[in-house]
Amino acid sequence: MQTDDSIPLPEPTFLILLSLAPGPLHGYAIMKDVQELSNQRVELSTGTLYGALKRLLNQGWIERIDESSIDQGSRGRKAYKLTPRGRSVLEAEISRLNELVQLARQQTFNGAA
Amino acid sequence: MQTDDSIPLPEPTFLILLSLAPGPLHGYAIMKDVQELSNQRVELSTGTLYGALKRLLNQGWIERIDESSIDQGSRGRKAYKLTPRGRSVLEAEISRLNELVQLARQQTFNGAA
DNA sequence: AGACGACATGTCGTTAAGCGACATATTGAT
DNA sequence: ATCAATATGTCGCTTAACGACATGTCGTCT
Repeated sequence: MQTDDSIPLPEPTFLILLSLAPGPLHGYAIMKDVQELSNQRVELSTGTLYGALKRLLNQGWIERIDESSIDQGSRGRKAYKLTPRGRSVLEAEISRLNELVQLARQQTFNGAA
Repeated sequence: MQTDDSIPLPEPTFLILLSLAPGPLHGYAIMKDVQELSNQRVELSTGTLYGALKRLLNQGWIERIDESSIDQGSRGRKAYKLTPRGRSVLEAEISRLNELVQLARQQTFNGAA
């Protein structure tokens, strides 16, 4: 598999996957969730969101699920969930992030921060 | 200042700045250092390296220094050092990375990892 | 009824930047 | 002399973020 050469993930992509980690969400909910998770720092534009979603589907990192299973009175909503593949990419990315943080500490001798 | 809207930094850019944190280096040395720091994971292509260096100079995040001050017998070598501005951008990026790691822990309940 | 803001999904063109390929020159060792 | 490592640089391709635009629904307020 090429789970590794697609790493590093750009931040918006990473946050989308991360927001799907606990469970399925639909597009707009991902947008709001990312905003909340990032403490208002990241506001996904719809271009970024739906572009990323399309890409992630093609890569097989997420898949569409029956929208009624997550919400009854839904209209055009489309819910997405992480595939096992997507989850392992997310985990690999989290590892990379951890290593980077450690490295930054070494390199700047911020033993404290 | 717009130190914030240029964040997140792409990984190669981040690693270049990080490699300059302890002290000045010239281009090729940065390349080797990044390779070593990343445990061989990241191999900067020259296109990435010199492109980024040019950009970082324009942004005023790094500056050229007298090559003889870091190395005597130098030929065409050009050494670069972080500006205060560059250092604060680097620190801001490290903060972001730290927050992301914390967030990832929350979101995936990896209390341990 | 009409208006408006939140909800919801999507496309398109522009831009930033990484990346591989190519080009060139020097230095040190075999 | 040849060859690998050192050293710097350009060019074109591609990926993906991003803002602008487009479309429609639902609930609430007046």
